[in-house]
Order: sequence, then structure tokens, then C-alpha cells
Amino acid sequence: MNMLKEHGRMYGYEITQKVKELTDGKIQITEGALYPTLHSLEKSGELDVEKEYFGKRLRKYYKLTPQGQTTVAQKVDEFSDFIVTMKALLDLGPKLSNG
Amino acid sequence: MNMLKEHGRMYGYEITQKVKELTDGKIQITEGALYPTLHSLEKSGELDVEKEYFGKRLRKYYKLTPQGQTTVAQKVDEFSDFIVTMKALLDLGPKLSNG
DNA sequence: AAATATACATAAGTTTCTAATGTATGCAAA
DNA sequence: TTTGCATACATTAGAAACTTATGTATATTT
Repeated sequence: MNMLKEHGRMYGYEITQKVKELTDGKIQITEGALYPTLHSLEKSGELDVEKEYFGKRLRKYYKLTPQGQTTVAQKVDEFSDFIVTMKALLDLGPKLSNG
Repeated sequence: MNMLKEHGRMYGYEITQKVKELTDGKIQITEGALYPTLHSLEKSGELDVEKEYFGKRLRKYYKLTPQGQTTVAQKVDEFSDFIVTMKALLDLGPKLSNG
């Protein structure tokens, strides 16, 4: 969801490629993980979808709803907290102080 | 496993309490998650166990084997890398630079 | 022409977690 | 004194979330 926050609207395949690019291939989002998640987020009102054809190929562009924007902000905050907690728990201060 | 690296030998229940304490209750390790993991790590040679009685209550003290120490160092490094990657991906630099 | 990339989707199987349940001892409060 | 909470182990059913494989179809590169 953070991808959509940063890049506006994106379609599924685009998300997999962008994440791969931004993480130097370290994180690969598989279709089996992504598509069901997108469908689920759409169903729960976090995402809106717009179907468009690029040539003859269908693209489903997803964007955050207002509710989705709130959720992303929340999730990112939770993840930040988690990192802080884990840094303390694993004593990662030295290694990550400027990583 | 990092708990054992920091604190020498520990028994299961002690690990749950220590993690809870160090994370201000934010991370709760449940027994259903912990005990099978400890058994599995023992079986695969990462941990050694020593059974002792504290009064009439059994405690199973676990400690890292040499192999286990290598593995912990590796896993912690991997997790550090993951955090760095996620910070870049989620643009968490500002929020966590001194968090 | 064949292989690779783009673009969607689902399904089987695995892993891994939570929640629930079980056994038993130790201790403190009602 | 007995009731409840903490200590200490363990297993299991069910849920969640993932990977791998498979399927359909178009576009591009070799």
C-alpha cells in the first residue's frame, strides 16, 4: 500500500517491478501473494480500481481511498515502532545507527 | 535465538518474560510458537538443552551450540539488511533517524 | 519461430502463527 | 483453606499468509 501512497496509482505488475527495482531485487512480490491481497483490499474499501486497456492488454490501476490513506499511515507507523522495538531487543543500535 | 546469545542460557518461560519485559509488552512470544521452535532448533543442532529441577518444577535450559552462534549472527545480519531495505522502500529515513 | 516479458488470475501445498487446551507445582490473598 | 494467579512444560486445531505451480493471453525481442 505504501507504493500507492508514493506513486499515486499503479497496476499489479508495475508494483512487483517497482519493489524489485527499489530493493535491488532483494524483495520479490510474487503474483500469488499480490493479487489476492489487492482484491481483498479493494473489497474492504482501502483501494479503488480502474480498468484500462494498454493496447489489448488489461491493466487494473489501483489507488488508495481516503480510508486507505489513513490505514497506510497507521501501518507505516506500526512498522516504525516495530523496528525501534526490534533494534532495542536485538541491540542493533551500533550496526544501524546510520544504515 | 538472539536472547540466548545475549543472556547465555535460558529456559522457555524465561525467554517469554524477558522479551515481554525488554519490549514493554509489545512483543509476546506465545508458548505455541516458542516450544515447537525450541524443539526444532535443538533437533537441528542449533541449541543444546540441560534439564534441571527448580524445586519440583522442571526447567529446560537452552544454550547456543557453536553452529547456533554462527546462525544467530547470520540471521541478525539478514534482519539488519532487511531493515535497511525497508527503510529505503518505505522512506522511513526521517522518522527513524533518531528513533 | 521461440523465448522472454507483460498482465491478469487461481489453487494446492507449506509454513508458521494464535488460541485453546492440558498437566502440574508454588505462592499469595481472600 | 481454597481460590486464583504465576510458573513451567507441552500439544493441537484452526487461521493466516506465503511460495510454487499452473493457466490464459498479448507484446516484444532474439
